[in-house]
Amino acid sequence: MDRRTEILEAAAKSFSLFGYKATTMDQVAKIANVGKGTIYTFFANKEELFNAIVVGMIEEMRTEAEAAAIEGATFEENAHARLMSILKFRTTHQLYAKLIDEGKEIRTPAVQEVLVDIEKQIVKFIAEKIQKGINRGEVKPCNVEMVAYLLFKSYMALVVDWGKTHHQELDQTEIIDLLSSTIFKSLLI
Amino acid sequence: MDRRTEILEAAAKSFSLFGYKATTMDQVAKIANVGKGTIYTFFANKEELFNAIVVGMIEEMRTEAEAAAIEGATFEENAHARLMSILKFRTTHQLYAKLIDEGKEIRTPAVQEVLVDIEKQIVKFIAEKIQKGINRGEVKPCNVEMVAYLLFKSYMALVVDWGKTHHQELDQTEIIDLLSSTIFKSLLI
DNA sequence: CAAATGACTATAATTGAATTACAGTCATTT
DNA sequence: AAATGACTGTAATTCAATTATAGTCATTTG
Repeated sequence: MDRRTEILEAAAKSFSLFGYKATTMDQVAKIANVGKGTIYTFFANKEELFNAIVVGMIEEMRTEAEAAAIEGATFEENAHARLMSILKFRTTHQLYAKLIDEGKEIRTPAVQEVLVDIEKQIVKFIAEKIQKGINRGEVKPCNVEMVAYLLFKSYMALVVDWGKTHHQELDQTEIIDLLSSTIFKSLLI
Repeated sequence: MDRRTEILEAAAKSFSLFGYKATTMDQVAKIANVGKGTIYTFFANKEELFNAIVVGMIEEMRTEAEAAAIEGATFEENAHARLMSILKFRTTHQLYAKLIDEGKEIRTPAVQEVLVDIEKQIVKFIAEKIQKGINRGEVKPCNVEMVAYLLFKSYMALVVDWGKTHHQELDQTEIIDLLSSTIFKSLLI
């Protein structure tokens, strides 16, 4: 394995385990078995190394979301499957979970910026799928960006936020029923 | 004016101006022209005084939201008017705005708890209106609590959150159109 | 004598000086 | 030419000393 990859793997491991702030460049160098200076021949600074790791994670998330879709299923079924896959990734993936925690608790600016960017990418991903649906004639023309945003926020609200204040999570079926009869209903042709 | 009211007015003024943490009981006593001990004959501690102020504010917000509704207008029109009134209150009302800021920036626990409670009251208020709509036969029977929650979160997302990341706020008309064709459409009979 | 008061106390928050940790560099080594 | 790690300036952390403040209660007041 080349040095760049060794460094990336070491950084991913450390960021996942300790978060952004608590990861030191010395530690990454040690895990990667390279001198600290070597890291700086590949990445301008800590934040760029971090961004590279996050880009990789977003790709992973995208791949998983794509894999959640089923050939031949309806737009709604696949939209739901992909969104649930993303929300699962959000809490399951060690690095993502760590970053959410660090962003909230320690409020590391670099982490908060990255979290905003990840959400933007997710909404962009959803928007792409809606646009494809429109092109295929499965979805009505609409303000794609806005609908993607509303869809993501609605899933976040019902799947993630509800549990925080209600101490009894919503039933999957109830969520599907509600979103199916509201957003999806008006979205589909 | 009786001492209790003097204290409440002084506290409201101070909390609005400086927030919860930066308001001292000595200051409230001074503004109210009473001895500090007097405050404790009416309120067990700082937090109870604060809660009393917040209860008053919630009543104010409720009154304004009720006033935003128009006799004879449709359920949707009034729901929209009331929700927009609440969101306006959220940023316009000096105390509410201050608390949102303090909850985010200083993360005073008492303030964060109160903010959660206020949101719960708002959702409860919306739920009551939906229930009334059902009783009147204007709204389809549904999981009232869940729909109220989704409605509030959707308004928050499109009216408040969107602007934070997009630096170009959404048009009022676009928001109404989208929510009208999705949540409201499936909600109304 | 019942209500009001503010000096008082115990605890929490803040400050600032001293210490430590760390990102990034660069002269040296491989 | 690429890799390295000792080195440096700056930022973060500690911790002791100081200050601020919530809440009390013995005294005062009307």
